[in-house]
Amino acid sequence: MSALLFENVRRTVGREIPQEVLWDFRKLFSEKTFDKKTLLCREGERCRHTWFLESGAVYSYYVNNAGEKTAIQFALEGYWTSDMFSFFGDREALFYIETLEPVQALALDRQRFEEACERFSFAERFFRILAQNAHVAQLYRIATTNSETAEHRYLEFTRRYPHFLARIPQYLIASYLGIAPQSLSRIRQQLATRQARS
Amino acid sequence: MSALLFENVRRTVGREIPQEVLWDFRKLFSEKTFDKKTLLCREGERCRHTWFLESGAVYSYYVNNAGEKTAIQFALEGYWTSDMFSFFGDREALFYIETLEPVQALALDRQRFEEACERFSFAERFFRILAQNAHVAQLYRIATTNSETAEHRYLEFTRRYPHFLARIPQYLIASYLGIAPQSLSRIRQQLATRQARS
DNA sequence: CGTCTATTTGAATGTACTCAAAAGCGGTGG
DNA sequence: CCACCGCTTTTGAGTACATTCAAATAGACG
Repeated sequence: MSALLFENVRRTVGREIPQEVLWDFRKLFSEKTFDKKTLLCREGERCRHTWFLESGAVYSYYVNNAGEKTAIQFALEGYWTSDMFSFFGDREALFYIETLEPVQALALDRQRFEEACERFSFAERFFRILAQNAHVAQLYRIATTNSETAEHRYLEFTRRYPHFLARIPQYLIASYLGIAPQSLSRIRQQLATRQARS
Repeated sequence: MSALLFENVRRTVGREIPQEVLWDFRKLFSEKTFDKKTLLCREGERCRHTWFLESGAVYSYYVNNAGEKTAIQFALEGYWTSDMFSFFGDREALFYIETLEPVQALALDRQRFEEACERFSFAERFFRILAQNAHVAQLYRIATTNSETAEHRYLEFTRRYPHFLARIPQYLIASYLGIAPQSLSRIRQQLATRQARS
């Protein structure tokens, strides 16, 4: 049941943690389930939890002044999700987080988060590395969004996140890549015909 | 001399650290100076340090297949800079880092970084919070890049980073915002005439 | 089977780009 | 101190690419 979390910790921290310690760590989380199309977090409200997904899929999105949604990131089982701006800064959330499938998650509130960092030496390190990895991924995304073509970015996306393709609707992937859904459809069409000819 | 670093730590960690502990922490760094237009880090090579800037300015950029540069982030005194992908992952750097002004910096290599995290309980927390803050800032940047107009993004940039405007060339700011330098020039022109009329 | 949502396709529009050149600015050396 | 040179910013004109609007097709779900 918690094997996914334990594996996540082990791989991230890079060393073995005694099973009983992991269980004590695990006890700080509470189990939650969410239906499809449920909001875990709303822009403007406090986001009081960080979630570790045990199953299902969610995505977070930003809504601009004109009311248009932009997909920010996706998460499947084994991923973490939250509005970190709100969770860590105790401020109003910037993003919405919505389930794309029914979700089973382990929820950690801010108090338990701090408790985890104090009680377990591996926890602070674990969350530091998570944040670092996430930051690096975002930097790379910014670099490619601003300098590579939409086609290049789509191919890169399919290469890096093949498991997303099957479970994330295409119009959200288009939004994530910063293009209109029609444009992604046309890019895919071009790729398909080019593929067929060669 | 190290007051900037100490203040940075204090404010980030959110509590006082004894002065002698801060000095022991400080001893892990080595002082470096760099001329203007010096590369601290090259794409494809290992980036073996994280730098804390005591004075001067640097920017990091990405170079795509076509050889075009894209500005990724800027750093002034009081900021940290590195290619985190390379530094933490021990892989080839994705970005270049170049000085825009002569720089005085405190350099921390990977070994000392790990040592700092082991010896000082505040260090792991410090670097976790740094990474989190950086991550949140990038997420917001992605959100606005993909959904707000270039004008909106420029105004937001001037609001959030007024101290950058005086010291970062305009064509780099344009690159950072994901637009051509000519486009930024035109946006500024429009804003100026609109300002004058009202 | 029918409804709702997602994807594809078409045509017209427009925004931001590229290419090109001029003007502005700063630093260096005579 | 001024003249020159290189780099940055501005301005102009034409172009191209992604977008928008619109509608048809395809798929999912009750």
